[in-house]
Parts: sequence; structure tokens; C-alpha cells
Amino acid sequence: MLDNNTLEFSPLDSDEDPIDILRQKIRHSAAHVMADAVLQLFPEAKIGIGPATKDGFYYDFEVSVPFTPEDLETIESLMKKIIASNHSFERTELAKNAALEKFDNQPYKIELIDNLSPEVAISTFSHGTFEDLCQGPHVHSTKDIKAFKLLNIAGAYWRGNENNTMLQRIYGTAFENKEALEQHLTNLSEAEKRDHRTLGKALDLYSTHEEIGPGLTVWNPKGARLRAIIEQYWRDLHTNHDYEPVYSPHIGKANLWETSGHLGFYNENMYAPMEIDEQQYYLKPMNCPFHIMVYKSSLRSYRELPLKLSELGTVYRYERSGVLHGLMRVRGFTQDDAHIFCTPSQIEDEIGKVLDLTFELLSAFGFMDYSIALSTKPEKSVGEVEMWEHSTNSLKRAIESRNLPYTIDGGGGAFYGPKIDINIKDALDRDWQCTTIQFDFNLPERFKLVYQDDNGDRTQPYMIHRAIFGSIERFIGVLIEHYGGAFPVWLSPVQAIIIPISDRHLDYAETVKHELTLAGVRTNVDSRRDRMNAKIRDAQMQKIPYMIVMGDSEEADKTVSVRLRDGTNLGPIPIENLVNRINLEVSHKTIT
RNA sequence: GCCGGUGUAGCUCAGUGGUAGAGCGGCGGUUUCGUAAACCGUAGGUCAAGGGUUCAACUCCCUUCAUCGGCUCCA
Repeated sequence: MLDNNTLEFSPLDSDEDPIDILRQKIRHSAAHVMADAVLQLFPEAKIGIGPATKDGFYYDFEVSVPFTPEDLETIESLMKKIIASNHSFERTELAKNAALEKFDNQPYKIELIDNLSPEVAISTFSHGTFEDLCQGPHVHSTKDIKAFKLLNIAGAYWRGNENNTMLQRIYGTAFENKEALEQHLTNLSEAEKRDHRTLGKALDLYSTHEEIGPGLTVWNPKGARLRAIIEQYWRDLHTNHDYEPVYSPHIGKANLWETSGHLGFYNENMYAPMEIDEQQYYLKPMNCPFHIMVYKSSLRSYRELPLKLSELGTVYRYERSGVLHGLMRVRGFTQDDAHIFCTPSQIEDEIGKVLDLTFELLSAFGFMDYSIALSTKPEKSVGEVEMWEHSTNSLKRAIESRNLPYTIDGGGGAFYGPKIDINIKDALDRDWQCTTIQFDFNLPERFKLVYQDDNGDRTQPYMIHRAIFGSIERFIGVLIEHYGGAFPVWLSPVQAIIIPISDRHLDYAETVKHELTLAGVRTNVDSRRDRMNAKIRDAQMQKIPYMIVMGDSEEADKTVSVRLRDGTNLGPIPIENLVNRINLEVSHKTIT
């Protein structure tokens, strides 16, 4: 059994880098200055906590009237004054009683002090007239906060618990100099431009409708094309890796979900049942019970194992309205799901194969940076201790045999089994949760799964859930943001747009289109009565990789003039050369 | 779900207690053009929905819906 306590270590930390340590100090100090300013402007405010974060800082306040954007400006100018006053940050250590007394009109601080472990020295940091319970560290003086900006206001529950009071949180960011702040603000607006919700609309990929309902997506033709390409590649790859595709329905009877236990432990995320012929049916939140039924459709022999059943299965889960977000968090989505049924001796090898498949699949889409986390047995769990140990070790060995760096989330596994989660890092260095590989000791037991082993005995198989994209919707959302909408050629819904210079080139344009289409290129003729320049601009904004311009000379020479979306003009080339070039990029899945 | 913001034409947005505007897009026409926006004309809106206040509401108030920023980075 893995020891949760000793093996635990925290994910790769920013604390190593001196600039990050400095920023942390600056930001934490800025948070103090902000609390100082807020208390000066709103003396009756109660202060919560004010930590530095990955990109900035925040502070939580209880105020009778929520802050307005104008308040933010006022607070910001007062902060500037405080910073300019060049107050030094002073640390004071004090006894618990003294601390309680000092903060006796700050109930949240009192709560924090009461919860501090007795071994920790209680300290405060002060600058000017403001003093805050804090273990530091801070910069020397307020003037070391060289550049900051308040960003937004949000509600936040005290300690993140929705049973607690809702406080008003002000977010801001701070840097060691103006340039770094400017750079950060530029990055923020860059991220905004890449927002998949904006691009999804601009590129006409998908849409959502009030009439349909929140968290439910319809794919417009271009998005559907992209999705179909992704799914086709996924299917082909899975076939090559010995997965058997299956299909399952969207609803199933109540007793199925009772047996699986979902009605018990997953009820909150399931939609209300519908009654059909006096039977209750539920919309599926997961595919596993159906795949289990496929498994159970015949008595399995050990010779059939591992049995790997795969499906792009659409599931529906209730998500609280406030957490829905574009394609990233929705109520109806498609998992690239598979369930592996195997013998104990096969698990390590199978986990390894899933890892290999994962990296093969994700790298094809240009994701090369991963962070891997292994989650071990939580306090409350089902399944034999030996199974946990065997599985956890096999997960660990599979990762280590591939020399992959990983972290361990001690006790972070599901109650039914240990798991590996893999996040991908996108072009803006943001992490996205995709892949999960999970053991399940619960369902084989509940559904009484067996196989006939080589002694003729009936034995319970191991079962592994795994999804590599996680959700197709979210994965496409990530793809959109990663590429800023300029997809690699193999994924581009429209790979080439044909732009005739004038109407008299339309026939030749159609000929070229025909040839390209025959060669498998997704292309269209822009036959609108518009000038070439306008068509090019349009194609640029649609981020179409190839713009094929043609006029008299191309028609005469049977060539095409090719412009790439980065502005490069390849000049006139034979159609065949273009086709070869595109096909090469498609078959290599070249990232452009 | 909760706190706050937003909702005006297909899209992006302006607007006022006296019943609505631009640009782009669409459509019609003129132009036939050489690598990021030709020109002219024209149609299109119960100002998210419902209720209330008012002589009068897109504007003020309430409710609902949708959407955006957040809601365990822990002194």
C-alpha cells in the first residue's frame, strides 16, 4: 500500500524562480495595501484573506454595498498614494491573546487566529497605520510595488464554502516594473482574442441558443467538419490500438443506474427520470453501465481479455448554471470513452498502452507539454486493499517506465479506484484537464462481472475507464484557443479558398476546385462579386491556410498563385505542386 | 445555486422618460479589379421575456430567462 503521507509532494513550483518569489512578495504586499485603502475608504469593511495568486492577488471584504467599478478607481488612486508614501513593512510576533485582542473588530481574522495551530508563531505585518495578520514575506517598502492594477470584482464565499457569507473579492495584479505589467495586460487581451467563444462565432464553428438551453451546443457545418475529422482520427487510432468500437443508447432504465450505484452517488448530476410504459428511464451521465452490458452479453474467456470497448459517447450532466462556460463546461458533451476489461496480470501493460496512445493522440494535435498526476486511495473507498496496491503500483510503474515526470495526489483518487490525470499545456501556457485513466473496483463488483480463467474458474476482471480528450467539446475549445483559430491544415474546415480575380476566371476556378476536391482537399470558390482584396481579407480573417489566387496568367499557364495565411506569397505554381504540398501537411499533421 | 455586471438589426456596438441609430454582413445595381475592406442603393429591430410605475418606458422598479467575471491559490 502506498503511504499517502510520505509520498506526497507538491506540483512543480513557481517558488523556485527568484522572479516568482519577488512577484509573490510584491503581490502579497499589494494585497495589504489594497486592504489598507479599502479600510480607509470603507471603515466598516471586514477583511477576509488576501493572498498572492499565480497571476496577481486578491483580497476579500465584507461590505454592506458591493464595490462598483468606480470604487475600484478610487481604491486604486488611494493605493498609489500609500505606495508613494514609502512605508516599510514591519513584522511583529505576538501571543494568541494579544492577536485576538488586536483584531477584535475583524471577525474573519479572529476565526483565522482561532484556527491557527499552536506551534505556529502568530505574526502580523504592518505598513503605515495598517496592520494585518500575516506570515509574510513582504517587500521592504510599499514603494517596491512598482506597478499594479486592479482588475475586477467578484463575489466569493468565505473560505470557498457556499454555506458561508459571500464576500466581495477584488482581483488585481502587480509586477516589479511597468513593462512586465504592460506585458501581462497585453497577454490578457491576447487571451481574450483567442477566446473560443469569440472565435467559435467568428469562424462559424458552433452556436448556442436560448431556445435550446444553457450548456447545450449545436455544431455549425464548419465546426462539425472539424469535429468529424477529429473523431475519424480518433476512431482510426483506436482501431489500430485494438479497441472495439461499440454504440449505446442515451437513456437507460432506473434499475441499471441503481445497480451501477449512480443513483446513489451521482444523483446530483443526473437529470430527472422520464416515465416510459410505467418504467423510469434516466438520461445517461456516463457510458460505463452500457459498456458493462456489452461485456456481459456473453461469458468472457480469459482468452478474450483484454477487451477494450470504445465509444464517442454523449452524456448529459447537470452542472450548476454559474459554472457553464462556452465549450469548456457544458451540460451535454461527448466523451471519448473506453473501458478496458482485463486480468490482474495485464493491467500494467494495458496502462502503459493507454499512456502511449494518449501521447500519440495528443501530440498529433500539437500538444507536447503534459503534467501527470497519480491519485491514490482516499479514506473512504471500496475494493480490497491488495487491489488498490496492485493497481496503484501498476499506474506508477507504467509512468516511470516511460520516464515521465509526475506528481502524486495522495488520497485524491475516486472512492472506487486510483487514477492518472493528464493535463495539457496550451500555447498561452495554460493547463487543461483532458486525459483520465481510472481503475474501477466498484462496478465489476456491483455488476458481478466475471471471466473464465485458465483454470476454468470464474474470476472478476479489472476494469479501467479512460478518456483521452476527456470531452470532445472541451478539447475543441482548447484547440481553438491553442491555435487562435488558425488550425493546422489537416484540421482546417476549409483548407483552401479559391479566389478568381475576375468573373472571367470563374470557369478555371471551378476546374481547380474540382481537381483539388478529387485530391481530397477541402476547398471552395469565393465567387462573390467582390474584389480580390476583399476576398483575401475575408480568407485571412477566416484563417484559411491556403488562398489560391488566379487570373489570366495562371489560367494560361495552368498554375495557381498561392498565398499562405501568414502573408507569404508562394507565387504561381502548378496545381499538382499545391496538392502535394497540402497532402504532405495533412499526412504529417504539420503544425503551421 | 450564490454575488456582481451585461442583454438594442445576423455580428460588433452607440443612444434618450416623448415610441431607435452606425459600421460590418444580407439583398439589388454599377465596377471585372493582382495579394488584408471598390462605389451607390435597399431591406432588416414587440430595444431578451413578462409584469409594474407614468399622460408617455428601450430608458425607472420588480420577476424570469440568457450571458459575462468570480465562488478552497488559505493568515
